[in-house]
Amino acid sequence: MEIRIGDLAKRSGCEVVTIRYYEKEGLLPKPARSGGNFRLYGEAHIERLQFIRHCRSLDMTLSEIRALLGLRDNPMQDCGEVNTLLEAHIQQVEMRVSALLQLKRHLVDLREKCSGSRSVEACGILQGLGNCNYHGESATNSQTSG
Amino acid sequence: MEIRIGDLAKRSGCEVVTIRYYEKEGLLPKPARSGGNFRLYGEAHIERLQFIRHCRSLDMTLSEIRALLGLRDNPMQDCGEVNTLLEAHIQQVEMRVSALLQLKRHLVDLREKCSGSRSVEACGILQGLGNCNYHGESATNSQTSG
DNA sequence: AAAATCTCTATAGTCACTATAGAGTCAAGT
DNA sequence: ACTTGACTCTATAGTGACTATAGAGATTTT
Ligand SMILES: [Zn+2]
Ligand SMILES: [Zn+2]
Ligand SMILES: [Zn+2]
Ligand SMILES: [Zn+2]
Repeated sequence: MEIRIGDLAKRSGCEVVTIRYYEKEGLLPKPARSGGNFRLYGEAHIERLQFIRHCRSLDMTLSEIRALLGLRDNPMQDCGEVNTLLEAHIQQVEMRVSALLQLKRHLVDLREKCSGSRSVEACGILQGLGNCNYHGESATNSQTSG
Repeated sequence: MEIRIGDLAKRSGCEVVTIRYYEKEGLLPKPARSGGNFRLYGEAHIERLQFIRHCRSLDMTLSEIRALLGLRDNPMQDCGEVNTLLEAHIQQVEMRVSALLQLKRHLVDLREKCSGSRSVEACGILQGLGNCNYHGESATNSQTSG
């Protein structure tokens, strides 16, 4: 049972170019080729790609996924590392959520400052964006990548 | 009162290169130059950059900020657009938060599946990442950029 | 005068893709 | 046999908001 890249894309819900990208990044092994140089995939590829896409839907980076795949490829190891990685990822998600919630409180607070349709000059939102009392001193950023 | 780019960076809590980047992107106007071709900034630049950094700390994109600056530069307009933009941004943040919370439930659920130190092969986490019962059919992605 | 610090421009890299160009392959219809 | 269309191939550039680097020039400190 050999399928081409387009079918694999349909089965895994990801784009053809993305599959080629994963191959280039070493997440998917290089598949066999047809006479006309088309990639030919089998069951193992399908399953591996679904694993990758599932991890991606959980916001894992390709580097995290690479680590998980590496563990999966050596089934005799202790699974402690899997737990460690998952735990670290959960914490990252938690941190991002609390950062976003804090930021949202700030935004909602700003929204209150405009009491209706006035001139931009007098708008409390723009003023609030200019000089803010939320942060201790000046507006330094506390940005984390999403 | 004219300061150089390094001082502006300190005052605004952002990197020198970032200031030059904002200039290239048209968010900051081109400043005057010294005899030795150094950028010289005044009060208006400082305030504008603080505005930008504040917006960035609220996760606004440069394109959103550009729009706000455009409004700010025409103070006679009605401020309705400011409200619209802020509202849309709040909704984006809310969507991102709920997506992350759902994803976190999924991750926590996965964490339960490993009952301790075993072989990778038998680990419930890796198995759970392979075939999942969370999603209706197969693991399609529901990604939003963060 | 020399050394250290700051600034300049230009270019490439990050991440996980997305988009495009131009050529080759294959199955179906005429 | 020929054309059409759908699919695939490689290679390259673009996205967003920066970060990192190289090599040169300006200014300040010692
Ligand atoms: Zn207003
Ligand atoms: Zn603030
Ligand atoms: Zn386990
Ligand atoms: Zn799942």
